[in-house]
Amino acid sequence: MKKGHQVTMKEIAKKLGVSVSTVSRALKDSPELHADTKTRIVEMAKSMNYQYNLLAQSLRISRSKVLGVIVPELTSHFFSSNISGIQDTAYKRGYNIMICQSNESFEQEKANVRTLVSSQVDGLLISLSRETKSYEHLQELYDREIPFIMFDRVTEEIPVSKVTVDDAHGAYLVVHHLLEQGFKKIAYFSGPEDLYISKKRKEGYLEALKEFGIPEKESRVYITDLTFEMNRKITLDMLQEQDRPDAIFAMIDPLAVEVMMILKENGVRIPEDIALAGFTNNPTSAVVEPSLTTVSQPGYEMGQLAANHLLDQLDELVSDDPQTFVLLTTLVARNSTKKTPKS
Amino acid sequence: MKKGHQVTMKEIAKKLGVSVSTVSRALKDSPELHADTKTRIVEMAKSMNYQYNLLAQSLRISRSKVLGVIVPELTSHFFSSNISGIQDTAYKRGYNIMICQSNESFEQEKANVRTLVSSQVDGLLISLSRETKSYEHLQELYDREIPFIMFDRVTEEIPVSKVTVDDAHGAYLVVHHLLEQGFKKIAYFSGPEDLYISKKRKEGYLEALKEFGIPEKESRVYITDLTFEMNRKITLDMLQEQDRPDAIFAMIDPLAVEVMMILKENGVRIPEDIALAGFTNNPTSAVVEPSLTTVSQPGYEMGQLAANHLLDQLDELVSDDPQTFVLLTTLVARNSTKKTPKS
DNA sequence: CTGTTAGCGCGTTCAT
DNA sequence: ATGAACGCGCTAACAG
Repeated sequence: MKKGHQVTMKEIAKKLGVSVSTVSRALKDSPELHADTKTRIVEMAKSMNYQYNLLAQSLRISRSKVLGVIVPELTSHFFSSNISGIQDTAYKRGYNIMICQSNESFEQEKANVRTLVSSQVDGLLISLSRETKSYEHLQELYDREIPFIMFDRVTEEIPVSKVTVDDAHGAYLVVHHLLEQGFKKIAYFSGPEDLYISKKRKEGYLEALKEFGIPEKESRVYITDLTFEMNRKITLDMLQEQDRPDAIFAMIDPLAVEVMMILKENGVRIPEDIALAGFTNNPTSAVVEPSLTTVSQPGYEMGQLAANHLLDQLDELVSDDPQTFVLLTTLVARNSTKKTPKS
Repeated sequence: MKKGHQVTMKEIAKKLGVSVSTVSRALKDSPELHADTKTRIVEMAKSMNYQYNLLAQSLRISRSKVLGVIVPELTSHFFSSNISGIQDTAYKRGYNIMICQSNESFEQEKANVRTLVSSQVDGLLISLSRETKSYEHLQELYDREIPFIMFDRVTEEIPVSKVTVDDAHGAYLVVHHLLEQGFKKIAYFSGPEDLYISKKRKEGYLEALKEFGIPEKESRVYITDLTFEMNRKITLDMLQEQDRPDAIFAMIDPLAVEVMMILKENGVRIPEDIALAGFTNNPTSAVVEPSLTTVSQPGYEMGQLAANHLLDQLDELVSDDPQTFVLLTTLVARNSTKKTPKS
């Protein structure tokens, strides 16, 4: 399909017998212009359906007014909330966003960085893939002074601003809640150990245990790669144990929901036999039976904050010193952790 | 933050004492070039961290290699699946995507179209907002020969390609299933009547009824504006009826899930007292209790198809004649519509 | 083999 | 009050 020709200032100028710069001035309402010519030009532009060419503008001023966004996946509710916050904020401040998904692949993430930089985005908002364990691509951005910040899936290796939630505290909250309800043997179902959130949430888990006098060596950590098969395996294995846990804190809601299904299949009552809690507060968690206790992460607000901070840096409203924003998480106590009278 | 300076061909040229065009030729591996100069240039480019400027390229060739995408909202699972399909496809074919959300607002949608056009996107993929009832903004795109196609939320007023699912057939499938299970008095909980999908799904509903000998005048259609309050109201009103329905087909899953909650609160057993089905197959629907019968829409595939078709048009691999693609939906029968032995 | 010229659409000089 | 010239980064056409 041949793209329909776009009217340019040049054509308007020609039609009216004026110069291009006059048209330019008229269109941006410059004061030093005869009112007549101005109206003539503006009207002609309207009648010719003239549309400003942002690309040319970008080239001229070396600023594209576009932010690049890289997320591991677009379909997770949490990331799409982030993006929604970023998009709304960027839009309000006159920016567009270009979106890539790494699909949790390191190579893809590097490629995404390249194409966004090539596209001359003014800054990037990045949430790292699960595979990302080395950071040369980010270091390069840093060295080349291309503004970017990280959100949610961050690394401390690069000194740029970050926006995260208080993972450790959130985990602490939920485990504390379990202990307070009277559960004693709390398991932590963790994702891969090298994941930032796996570590952080474990910290909170251990801290809550400690507060209730349970030493780390009595902690019960189960590791899964988050595949369905392995989730199932660790759950069933756990059920076989002699001294099995009476409560499970699963690192993320989708894991918790899978565990819930498996427990129910096996006739385990929740919370009577085993209590269960997650993290993220996905929409799903409110509607499962029993409703799932979890920790609410403000995804949309994270996106807003991240975008606003990056734009503030770009507009030099704040200094470039890296800042770390930690958003509060809140406990959402539901039925899956309700202590029943007896037991 | 001042953006770090990007190295240009000009600088490489200067440093090496050659002309810019020579650099250009070397970098795109032109054959008519002395091997030596080529290597010298390529190496210098690498050492200087040269990065190609896509923006300049775009201006030159009047093609940005960017697709614009407008969706009503980013956080719905269905739309984020669409976007995921679009993004993956575009990326594979060397395009980036710029995303806007209309937030279901007509004004916002018009504004989105403007900014994307201004940004010189090569084409647009649009899913209409709920509010959109007039189509001048699309007509203008059409008149100006800016390639675009519509997906999911489409209108037949504009002769461009469209990608939809077979709404009527999907509704037919699920209502047919209900009737086959032995339910007799099937209600249709519909969104606003002027919505395309409200109409289409009603068609399928009526067709299934007809097939089982139920005339249209005995149909039971309840209209809601999809707010929580109104959903609640129509559900409670329905429960008061003398001759109340024994099954409900809700236009979309989120509505179905809300209705499920309300029914359960009121002691109505599902499916024993009233069966319930939805449409979309959101992740949530699989995990509610009872699991929700619904119709599966291939969101990711829709995105892929839409993007591929638009790019095919842009690359002139297919003609510009508008085509309508209708993707198949499939019934996902679950427990919420299981006919119990007795009753 | 390589350099010069010109132009993509725009806006900012600097003239007039 | 308006026009001409220049440059943003890049490449195709034309010269040599």
